[in-house]
Formats: sequence, structure tokens, C-alpha cells
Amino acid sequence: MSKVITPREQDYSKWYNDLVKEADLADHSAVKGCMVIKPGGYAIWENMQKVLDRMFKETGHVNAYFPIFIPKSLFEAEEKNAEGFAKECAVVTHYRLKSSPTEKGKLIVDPDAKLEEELIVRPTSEAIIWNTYKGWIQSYRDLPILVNQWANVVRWEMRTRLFLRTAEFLWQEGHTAHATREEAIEETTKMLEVYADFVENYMAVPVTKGIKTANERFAGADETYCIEALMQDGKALQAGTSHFLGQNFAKAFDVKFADKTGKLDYVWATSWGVSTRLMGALIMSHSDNNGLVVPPKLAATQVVIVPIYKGEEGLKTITEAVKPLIQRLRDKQILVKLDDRDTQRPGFKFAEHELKGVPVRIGIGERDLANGTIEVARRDELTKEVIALADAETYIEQLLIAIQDNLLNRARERQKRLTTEVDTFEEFKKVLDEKTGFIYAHWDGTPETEEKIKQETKATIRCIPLHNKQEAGVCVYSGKPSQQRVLFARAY
RNA sequence: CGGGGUGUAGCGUAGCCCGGUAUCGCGCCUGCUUUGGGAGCAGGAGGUCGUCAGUUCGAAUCUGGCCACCCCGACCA
Repeated sequence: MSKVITPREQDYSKWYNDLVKEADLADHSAVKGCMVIKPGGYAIWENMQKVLDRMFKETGHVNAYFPIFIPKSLFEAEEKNAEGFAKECAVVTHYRLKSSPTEKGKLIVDPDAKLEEELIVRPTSEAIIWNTYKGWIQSYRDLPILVNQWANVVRWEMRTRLFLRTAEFLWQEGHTAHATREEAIEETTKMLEVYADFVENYMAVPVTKGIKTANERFAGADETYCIEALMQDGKALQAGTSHFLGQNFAKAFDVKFADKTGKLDYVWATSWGVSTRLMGALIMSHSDNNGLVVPPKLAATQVVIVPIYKGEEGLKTITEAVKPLIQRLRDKQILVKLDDRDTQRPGFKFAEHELKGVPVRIGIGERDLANGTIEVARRDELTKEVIALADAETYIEQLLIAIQDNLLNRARERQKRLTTEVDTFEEFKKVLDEKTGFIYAHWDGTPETEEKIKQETKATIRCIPLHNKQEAGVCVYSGKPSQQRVLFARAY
């Protein structure tokens, strides 16, 4: 049991905060609502980026970069989108400071340096990008455009939580332009699949794919697809979104193309993104009271070797002895680190690497050297065993795969356990309060009912699952007829 | 933006009611002994008590303003 982390059962959100801080993932910064992502956290984000970036390239996308500032006139062009974000925009109004005439050493905003047009700090980049695409697109030969950008965005949130909701966050946003509606929809669902693949197979977090209701839809989109994950406390977390934007932005920015017959039409668009919020999903899916648990496929260090020794000579002997093992592990592309600090004792290192979630720990001391063995501890199950040094690399290679599988399976079982079908509103509220988790219930399809359920229970419709089973029933709230169950949950 | 709370060493805190220059733990530094699950002992360093003003011989403590942060709500990836 960790000495520094509040137990999960005692206070879940404190547990989360402790974890983020103690595992060196991130810190609160001097700027309200903004975080400092520390090397330990950034390394995991970098690994996420690497994998996702490769997946984007494999699906034909290229990276580009657009400005962080968006002139207000561009921003307001697509009305629904602008309205949707208006309440949380940071705005640049001036371009210069000057020394205060009254207070020495203080700076004031120079009133003479007011911008003619205010600049919005991007909460998302559709506006600036579609303004740019206008110049890139004339004919069907210019399509499709499949561009992604890795960037920071700012949304002035009132209440923030490290990784889950911060005023500034890192993400990627794909923005594509297509000649046909069908092609754009195909792109939207294709990228949703990419996200689901990544989140399940790399983060080991199972997701439910679906479509958002009109209430929950991205402002400016015709349809929003999403992946929803379930956290250990039974709350849902939206892990990624992919939007079919129809011709809304093309119309707002007057982006037309000539088809083969010379006929002009507006371009069809998509946008899709995942953010550093995925870090929150990762943390809350696998970690325990001893600290973080990182899936091997995203760990910055997959295996750490802790030498157990007496005196300087002892350390030297073991360091020499593990060199071949390190090489053999590296030959198998395993990320291994030798913790040869002589300022920390082994017990401390065990606890520390556990706290930081290193998937596999090897302990090796004089006794092992004599016996030709090593001690292998796995983070996910907190078990240890002694194995032969001789073919350790094969064993560990398999173990890393086993840990990755185990994390996904555990998370799948939890999601299954915390998923309930209900048929009455009483049952709905009872499950929500006592069992929590995903709830499948019939809904009459109206925004009014959705809103009332939200007001009364704080639960929202997370999505209408893709390929949803069609079955006749009655809405749990209104009793009106319904053709399918939708996914409800309280959410982050 | 509403409602509540808190600011004392890097972190967590005692002291405040009842004024006399600050307590303890963790961490940090030095030395010795240690090293197979967060070491022990000894010594040491570190604080404009959030900030500005007022009351007083004297303010962490009393009074007022300001600032910051946290929690709960409305909003949200």
C-alpha cells in the first residue's frame, strides 16, 4: 500500500489527483486551469502521439500547422460553431505592453496598441483551416484533402482537472475535405475506427462506439461520432470524437469545387480529434492504490532492473552481470532501464517504480548471481517469481504481451460488470446511484426527454451505439414507443 | 458567476478564541552504520506566518480592504 496515495475507495478524485502528482505526470501551474506536463507524463503522451501519427499516415493523412490566433470575423463565420464556443474563448485585444507611468517596474497594456480586429485563441481550428482550404480547392482534382495537425488549444473552463479538463490542452485535429457526402462519412467512421483501435489495443481501454444525440453533438457538425470509455468509478469518459461536418464550413467559407462535368458544389468536410484527456482515461482505467499502471505498449520504460547489492564493489559486479541481459532485451526492442542509483535503497526503488507504473521489474542480487536467476515482478498483478537468467528475454517478451492483454481483459470485464439494461425510471435511478456505470435504456428520441433525464439524474446519453440492436420498447422516462436502447451514464 | 472553505519552511500541519518573533511530521544537507519491499542513529540548514493598511509598547494571533487557491453547483473534450 502506498504511503502517498489516497486509497481509491476512500476518495476517488483525491486518488486520481494524488496519482497524477506523485507519479510525476503533471502539476498545477502558476496559470489557473493550466497544467505543467512533467517528463513522466509527457513521455506517455509522446508514445501516444507516435502510434496515432503512424496510424494517421497509414490512412493517407499528412501533418500541417495552422496559427493559434483566429481573427474574430473568421471565427464567427460558421455561426453554430462560433456560438458553441463563444463562452469559453480567450481573446487577444492588444499587441504591446509599456512601463507603467505610476508604478515603477510594472507593465501595463498599452492603450494605443489595440488590435483593429480581436484575435481568438483557437478553441479548435475549423475556421482558420476552412478559410485556408478555400484557396487550396478549385476542382475535384484537388480533393480529398487529408490534413492533421498536432497543436494546443484553449477553452476557458470554469472548473478544471489535470488532464481531464484543462484550460489549455494538447491534441490532434484532423480536417478533411471531400468531393462527396459518402466519402466524407466514410472518412468520419474510418477515423473513429482508428481511435477505437488505438484506445483498445494500445491503451488497453475498451470503448463503445456510437453517435451523439443532437444535444451532445459538436457545434457545427451534422453528425458526431464518439468512443466512450468507462472509468473505475463507474463514470463515462468521452475518449475521442469524429465529426461529419456536412457542407456547413464549406458554405460558411465559400469553398466550392468543380466536378468532372464542370458543375460547382460545396465541399464535404470532417474533423476528428483526441487530446491529452486520453492520459486521464489511461490513468483511471488501470491504476490502483499503489500507483499508476501503464500498459506496456505505451510505457516509456517497460522493464526496470533494480540491483540489490552491498557496497560499491557489489554494485559494480551486478552492473557488469546484467549488461548482457540488457542487450538481449534491447535486441527484442524492449525498453529497459537499469536503476543503478546508489542514493536510493532497493525497497524505495521498488515502491517508486510501482508508483510510476513500470510494467515489469527485475530484481537481481548476489543470491541470483550464484543461482543464475532473476526475480521478475509484474505491475498489473503485483506478483513476483524467480526465473532462470538464461532465457529471461523470451520470458519477459511474453510477459509484456500478457500484461497488455490482462489489462484489456480486466477493463473489459469491469465494463461488462458495470453495464446494465433497465426498463423503468426507478430502476434507472437506482442503478445510477448504487451500481453506477453504463446503462442501456429505451429513449423516445426527443431532446426534451433527454434534457429532463439529465436534470433529474445528472446522467446524459453518451451515445447511440453503432450497429445497435433494434428492439421495440417504451421510453423509461416518457413511456412513449422506442425502437432501441441508448447508452446513458454520468460522465466526466 | 452563486454558495462554502483555506492561506504558517519544498509538502502536510500546531499555535489564533485568551497578542510577547513559531510547533511537529515528511522531505533536504553532513557523518557513521546499512542495502532481497518506502533504513537507523547523531548533527544541521531552511519561515517577510498570502498581501496591504489599522489598533497596540508589541500582531501569525484583534479589525478592515485586497489577492490567490480549494470544494460544491451552473458550463464543458
